[in-house]
Amino acid sequence: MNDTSKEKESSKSLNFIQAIIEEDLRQGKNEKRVHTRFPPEPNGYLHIGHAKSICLNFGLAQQYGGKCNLRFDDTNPTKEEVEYVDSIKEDVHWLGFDWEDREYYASDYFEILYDYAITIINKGKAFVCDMSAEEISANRGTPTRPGKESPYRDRSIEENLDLFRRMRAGEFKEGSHTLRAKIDMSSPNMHMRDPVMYRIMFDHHHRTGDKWCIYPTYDFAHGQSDYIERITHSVCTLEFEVHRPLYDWFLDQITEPGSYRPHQYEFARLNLSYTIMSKRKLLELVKEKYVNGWDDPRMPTISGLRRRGYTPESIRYFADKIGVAKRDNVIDVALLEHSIREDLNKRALRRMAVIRPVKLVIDNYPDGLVEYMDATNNPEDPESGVRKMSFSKELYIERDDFMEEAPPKFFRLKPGGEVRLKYAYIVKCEYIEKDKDGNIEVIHCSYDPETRSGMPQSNRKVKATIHWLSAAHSKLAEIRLFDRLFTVEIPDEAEEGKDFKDYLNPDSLEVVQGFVEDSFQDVKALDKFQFERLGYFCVDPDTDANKLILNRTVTLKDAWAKIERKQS
RNA sequence: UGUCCGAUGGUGUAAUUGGUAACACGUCUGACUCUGGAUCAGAAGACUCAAGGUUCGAGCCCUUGUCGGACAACCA
Repeated sequence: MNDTSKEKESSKSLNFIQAIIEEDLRQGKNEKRVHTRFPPEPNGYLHIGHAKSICLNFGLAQQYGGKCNLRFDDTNPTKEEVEYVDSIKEDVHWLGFDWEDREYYASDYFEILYDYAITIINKGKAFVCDMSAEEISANRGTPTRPGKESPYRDRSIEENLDLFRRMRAGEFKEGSHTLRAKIDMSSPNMHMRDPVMYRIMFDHHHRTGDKWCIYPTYDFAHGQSDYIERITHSVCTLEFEVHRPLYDWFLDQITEPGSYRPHQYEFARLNLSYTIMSKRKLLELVKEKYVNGWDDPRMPTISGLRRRGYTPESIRYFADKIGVAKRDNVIDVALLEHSIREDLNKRALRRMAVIRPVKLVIDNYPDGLVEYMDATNNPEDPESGVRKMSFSKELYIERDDFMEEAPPKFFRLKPGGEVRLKYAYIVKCEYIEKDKDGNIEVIHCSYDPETRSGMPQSNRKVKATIHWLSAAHSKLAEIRLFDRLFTVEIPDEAEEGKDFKDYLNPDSLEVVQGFVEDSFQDVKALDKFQFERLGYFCVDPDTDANKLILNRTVTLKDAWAKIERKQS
């Protein structure tokens, strides 16, 4: 980083959370510690929205010399699985963040949480309720109408203690009892209407096994976990805003006034145009096979983006660009695409590939001759050097690079026209050969031997330069062309009688057989390249010795495509 | 008819004790180019939700309203 960009970095305006932290630091709060946490529930794969939160939480810790914990919020055994724990750890690491030895689980705190509950019962501020879920719900009231107090609300402390102990001991049926906080059934905030703290569930927990049959709810676990871990700034998304009074209420019960306590701050979750972010809906796409798993390159999951060819750097750059605020937002996918182009342009090696091949024969080129052309590996990186590309009489070029009846703005190959074959010769289209259905089979050209790249005569101006492959020296590859998963900007806003699945893009995946340079010998999964004039591609992990599979991450910006779009 | 939160170009985010709207993406020109890429130069685009008020001065403060979002799992 040079001086000016460093300056830019330090003078960059603060987001509202940074402003709060700096103010806290100024006032010497929390012994000037900054300690955050990323608290996923292991019930699904992480997506780009989580990446925003990860970059925020770990980024804040980094920026202020603090720490960030990874904490699994695993208080509901019915939904949580180790598979998800593993994928989450992999994804956070891949994004470039390290929680060191601070890998925590809310379930590690079950015993402490139980003791906190006892404390609150002893204060007369919690009670065991015998109502069913339906009854509790029916008595909760509505946002505008107060709820009714439970008939069990005034049990004695001794009785509550005894009942709660027996709940833990497994004496009661699932759903028959809960432990509830005694707050205020007429509170305008629904979450303060005697919320449930513990429920009975005879499920096997992915970590504690069958040790427990009562589990704390999110509200009774989260703030206390923050407290146990000595978190200073507990950053979460906006939907938890209404939970904050409850978060503070529970902490009031277990902390001394004026002593350390964590604080919750909420920011707006990320929404991306042409995609969905709800875990539930993503799970639906996976389960109902609309996509090929959580890591399908069309998914906004971290694993999907990784397989698509996104880099951690590009995602961190993206997270930085979108900012952090409290208003609802929909980020243009174009910004995500810009982020990966920005990164890969500097780093990706250039290669030639032909996705929709058509044969081009240079009639006046000697039969059997093979020349080796110098091709630059990356014009943005002088260190990257050159490679040799085999050139011969029979080539493949892109079908789109030829038009029989070309509009004036089409600069590429047309009958009687000339075009530069990159790193090779200028060729002229003499005539075309079609099959009986009128499809072009072969484009016959002549070449000018004086125009080979680097020769004195080679700087003759032609309107366009196209990419090519020597037919005899190319390698077959399966190429997967991805497009946005949905056809509308906000699939969640479905019209009457439709749901988000009605807006799935039928053309989100196109598989074609194309060719790549024969230099593709020992590539490995997720290696990234720019195919000249086409876009950025990466090697799909399904690639094996007999089959090379390439995923298109994103196209290059395409001025011609834009002109075409306007004309149609 | 409740409580809480929010409202700044097409999109997102800024504007540090009130001083006259900035940056990024996108869009559009042009230059350059053996990638219609990249790069470079430039342009258009916001009377800051509305109406009042305080003030010499308001995107920032106050009042009222409008619109949008969240909240009625023993989910997180």
